[in-house]
Amino acid sequence: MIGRCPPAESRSHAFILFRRFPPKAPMSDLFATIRQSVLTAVNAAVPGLPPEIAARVEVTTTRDPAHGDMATNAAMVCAKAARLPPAKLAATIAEALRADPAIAEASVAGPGFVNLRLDPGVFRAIVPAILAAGEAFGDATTGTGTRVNVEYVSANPTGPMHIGHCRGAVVGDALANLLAKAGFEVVKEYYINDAGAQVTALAWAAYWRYLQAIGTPMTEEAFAAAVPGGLQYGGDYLVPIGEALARDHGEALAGPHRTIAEGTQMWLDTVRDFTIDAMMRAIREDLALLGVHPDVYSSERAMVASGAVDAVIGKLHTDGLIYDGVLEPPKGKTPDDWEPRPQTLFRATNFGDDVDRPLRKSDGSNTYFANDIAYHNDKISRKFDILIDVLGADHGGYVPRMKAAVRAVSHDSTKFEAVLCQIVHIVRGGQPVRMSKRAGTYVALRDLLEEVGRDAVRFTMLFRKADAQMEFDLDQAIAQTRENPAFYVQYAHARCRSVLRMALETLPAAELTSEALARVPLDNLTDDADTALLRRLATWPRTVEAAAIAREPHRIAFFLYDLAGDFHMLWNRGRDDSTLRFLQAGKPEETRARLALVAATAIVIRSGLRVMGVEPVEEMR
RNA sequence: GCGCCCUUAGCUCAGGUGGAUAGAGCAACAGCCUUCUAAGCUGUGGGUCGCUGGUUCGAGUCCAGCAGGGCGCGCCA
Repeated sequence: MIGRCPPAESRSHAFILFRRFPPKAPMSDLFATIRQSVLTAVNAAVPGLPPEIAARVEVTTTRDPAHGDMATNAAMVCAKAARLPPAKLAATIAEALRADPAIAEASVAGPGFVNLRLDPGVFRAIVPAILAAGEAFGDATTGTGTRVNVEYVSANPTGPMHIGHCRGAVVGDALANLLAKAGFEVVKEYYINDAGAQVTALAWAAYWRYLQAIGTPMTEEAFAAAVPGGLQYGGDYLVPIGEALARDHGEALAGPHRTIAEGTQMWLDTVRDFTIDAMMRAIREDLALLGVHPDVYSSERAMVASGAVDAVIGKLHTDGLIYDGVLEPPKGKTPDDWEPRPQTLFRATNFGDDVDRPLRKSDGSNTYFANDIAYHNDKISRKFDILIDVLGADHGGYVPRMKAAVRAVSHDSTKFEAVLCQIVHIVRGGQPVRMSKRAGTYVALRDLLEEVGRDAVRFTMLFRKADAQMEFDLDQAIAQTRENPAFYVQYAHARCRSVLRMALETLPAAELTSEALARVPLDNLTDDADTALLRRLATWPRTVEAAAIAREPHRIAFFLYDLAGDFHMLWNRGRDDSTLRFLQAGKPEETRARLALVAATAIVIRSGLRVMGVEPVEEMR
């Protein structure tokens, strides 16, 4: 039904519909393992414990290492069902857990926590597990068997990409990667809004440049006065398109008298097609520079032409969800030109929206919403379980009606979710960098990438919650210091790789493969900094899972920042205490143990950066 | 007027869906560079989590109200 443009550049993966990571390695989440032990103990202490209560049992890290390695709320959660005071139940659970060889110590604390200290070997075992699984370590099965479509960017093809598009592009891309790592079958999709009045205005603007190119210039004012809607896209980027039109068509598009009204229909389609193609090429290039490569491009115009919109409206009509009616004006804010008007309406209120929503404009054409229903219906027909739209926060009011539409069209079989991205304010040295669409001084994505670099752009965009406003400090994004999280994390990876390279000078390569390092005894990893790093590595699988469930890729960025901090800390400890250095002259056994930890750290950093679409660099220059 | 999002250290922001004494970076203060990479490191100070109530063993987190900021509110996308 929908037109899918072939990718501009031939990339093999553009045709891979589903991204999958290798199958999950067994027993990757230490917390899940320990939680099982806790549940076993709880079920023994409280026979017949309802499953919904057991589901609330958590095993978490402790905030304070003095409390042990992990803590569980089991006794407090189950106390009521057990008809026991939390402390007493906790004591019973703790007693049972002491029998577990993985648990070195179990004690009752506070209002009924059970604090657990694990056998040190349990944490160390995370290292060979990582080395064996490689970057697949942390893959989850949360999404196994669930098909997700992530639609993002979806900019109007009316100009090059600018900073306003960037956050959604990066967040959507990373979210899709994250969901894939959590086991979902994911399609990345770009919806080309090439059907509305915007692209007609674009065609007019390109035509203006065309007239200039063939030597019939009109002033901006004269042209704006002569065309419907005025000149909406005055940016220079259309100059080459006007020139290209002139090359291809000579003066044929201008008509004998070269007036605007003359022969409009003749050239409008030609110019529009040509311009949209050129814009989409530019957008794809910009996206590629940002590291974004959608699997599927869907064209709104092709979809409309296919009759899909009328079809879906017909379907809704059959279901009794369409009627002609008159909407009330919004209370407290009646537009000046308000007049009651019968419209074709969709019963969105049947599905939780505030008001029913119009599907046709007064001129009989479809609203954007009508087209979007058809588009989402197309996605539904492609058998997704979940549709996720990554949208700008200014589309927040649009979400309930889209949710209603997806419920209606899919008969509740498909879930619709929206991830909203707030505005990004660009600042330099604390001063805002002003942007104005009218003046054409939007910060172009390409300029931003040139100045800051792809990795720093992506990392910075992901180093905040998507729905929080963000200040993007250009100086900070370029800085080669800890202030710049992209640098800080990449530097940690580069340090890992650097140590491993250097190790090759004293140890045979065969002893430094993942397989060889996975067999090394790790008993000498006893420093607090070692332990902190091991503990952090152990939380990677649950971080992935929780971030995927919450649809929050920024958690990956924060995890990596913390992990890098742990690694740098350990590195720096080697300055004061030479026995903590990774390369120990004359002590190959200890060196290999430390290198195993380093190699595991590098793998997890790489795996996290991969989700974010940031390059794990081998060295810093 | 209504709806959604937001309000956490001087600044920029986390806070894993209700857990223990609320964290990080920057800035400030005090120390530290002959070193596997000082592109820094260690330590200290810094808080009525906007305000007021409520729910319960327990609230930054959930609920209600209020104040302040952002976004949206029929034929824009």
